[in-house]
Amino acid sequence: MNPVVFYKSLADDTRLRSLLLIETEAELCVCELTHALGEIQPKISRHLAQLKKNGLLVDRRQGQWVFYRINPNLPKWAKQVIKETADSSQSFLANNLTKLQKMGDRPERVRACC
Amino acid sequence: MNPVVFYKSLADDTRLRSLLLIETEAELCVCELTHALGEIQPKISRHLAQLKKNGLLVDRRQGQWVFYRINPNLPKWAKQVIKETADSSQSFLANNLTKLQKMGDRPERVRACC
DNA sequence: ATCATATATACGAAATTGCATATATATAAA
DNA sequence: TTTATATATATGCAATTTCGTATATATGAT
Repeated sequence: MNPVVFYKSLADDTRLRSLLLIETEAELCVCELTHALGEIQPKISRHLAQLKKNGLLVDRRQGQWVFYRINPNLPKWAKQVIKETADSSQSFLANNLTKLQKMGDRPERVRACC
Repeated sequence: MNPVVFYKSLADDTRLRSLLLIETEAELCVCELTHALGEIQPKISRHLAQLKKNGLLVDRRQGQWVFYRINPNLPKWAKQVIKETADSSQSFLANNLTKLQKMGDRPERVRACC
């Protein structure tokens, strides 16, 4: 993981909030992030695609939904940077987390296997 | 420290290398960074000014030289992110550190006080 | 005072990034 | 098969960022 590519990925409000919310919630789908951030869907999808292309996220499809989570194969330093930032950014994320909790009809998670 | 401002500061090759070299070496002046990165002086100065304006660096003048170091008042998470990245980026910085070591006539540090 | 070295900044041009809109694709339900 | 929901992507434009050059400022030496 090239550190410039990594930090360019975090250098945008929409991308950073999405990444930190995913870190906090383990897994989120596009519609949940759209709701939590109050942004239109193509904007969220575009930024998630960039985070995936740059190796920070992986996705899985479950029916109509696509769930994103942190790439488990990220180097340790990158994982720690994300975790450290998320742990210290609860005020930065407060509004987004509130909107997420108030969201109705969130899709149910089904385990990937077994 | 707004995390978006913080990560925008790291999202450029020149700025990230400068910051990580300063973290590694404790303190560096503009001419040392210019040498280590092989970039022209106005480019280095411009990026250091941005890192200072955004709160990541502080500077002190010593005669003709200006030395930059990590802002000691950064929040803990930001300091840890910088340290974690520097500790894991020695291959990313290898060429720059080599050039720095080969540089002749580096200015002597004088302690700030006492 | 003059000159040399180190650093900072202003400026317009070039490159990159982000955006909204429109549209395409994929899945599920009827 | 038609319709609805969720997501992805293409496109042209707007905004932001970065750059090289020129120049200004600050310090020290002569």
